[in-house]
Amino acid sequence: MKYWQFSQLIINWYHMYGRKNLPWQIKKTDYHIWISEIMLQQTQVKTVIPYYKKFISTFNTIDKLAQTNLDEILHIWSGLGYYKRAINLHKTAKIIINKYHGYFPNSIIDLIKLPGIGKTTAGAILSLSKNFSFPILDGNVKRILTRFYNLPKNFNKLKHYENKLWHLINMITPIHNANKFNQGMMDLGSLICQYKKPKCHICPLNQNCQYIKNFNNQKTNITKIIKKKIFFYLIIQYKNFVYLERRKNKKIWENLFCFPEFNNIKDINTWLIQNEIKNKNNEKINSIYHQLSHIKLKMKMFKIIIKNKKIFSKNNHYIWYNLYNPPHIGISQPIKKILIYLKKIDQD
DNA sequence: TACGCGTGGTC
DNA sequence: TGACCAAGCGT
Repeated sequence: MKYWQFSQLIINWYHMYGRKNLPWQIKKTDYHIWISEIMLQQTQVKTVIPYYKKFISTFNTIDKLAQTNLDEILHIWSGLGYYKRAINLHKTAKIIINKYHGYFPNSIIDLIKLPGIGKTTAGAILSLSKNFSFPILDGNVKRILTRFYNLPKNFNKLKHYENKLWHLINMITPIHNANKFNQGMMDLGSLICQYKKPKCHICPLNQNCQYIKNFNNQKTNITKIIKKKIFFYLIIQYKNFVYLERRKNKKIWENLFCFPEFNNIKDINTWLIQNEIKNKNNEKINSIYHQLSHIKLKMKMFKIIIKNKKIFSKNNHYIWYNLYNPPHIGISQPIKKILIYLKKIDQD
């Protein structure tokens, strides 16, 4: 099949069955498309929708986003994961305001230089909001191409494989209606050519698609090793407040707020001594578990009630978090779980 | 360049 | 029910 026939089939299909009413398809400005594309990275549409709506209603312009405190952004982002995206969002908003007068550049070279924007997101901004002819190579497109051309996944030369896909999609993407084509590919990938049980019988490409089910099912059974990790959290409560610190120089959840975190009980005791807190009035709390993709987290908690708010001089980035009137800061999902639990036992 | 980054959905 | 995936990017 010729490339133009491929793209025409997709565009025709899009007119009939494509999604046209997603929240970010109402006003397709570069700002709206950008926010949605960043949120949708490695995240499902269904998950994104409520976050997107809240985000846009809070930061209705890029100007407002650029002027906002990072904690406000992380507050809205809390629970969505990959928090670096929110931090890069803030950085890029400032660059767009200061360097580009509030609008995204039309040059893909310039777009890719912006924090958090790679080839795919840049292509999405240019095609979906401006209707320029640029390809997108996201998970949906990769899956369709891999099946259609029956490309073997060569794990040893992953880069080569990626380059091949970029080349193909570059050839297939039409000059006109690239917006409809790109949207159609993503819709087809998620609605028809999905990972499990693709609906080949209603796929517009099924006459020429080389996808064969069970081609030896070479699923290299790579059993992922799930590591187990234990974090010890020190919970210092004063009336309705608990003490949280901003995570700095951490690999995960950087800039979000968290209880003081330790590797063992001994380090907690050392910390308490250093900060002249008497280790009494401590309460036994059940451990809480949290599953990450590659780590099983066990969170052991050590709770201390204090009668006077103290300032722990070592860390400037701290906050007394009111359980009944939470401040606007970023909180990871496991810490959110703990906070909910603390509120519950506080009320009991 | 391969790996780390979060969370929820799906079976 | 644990394994795998979801509109990728930065390092």
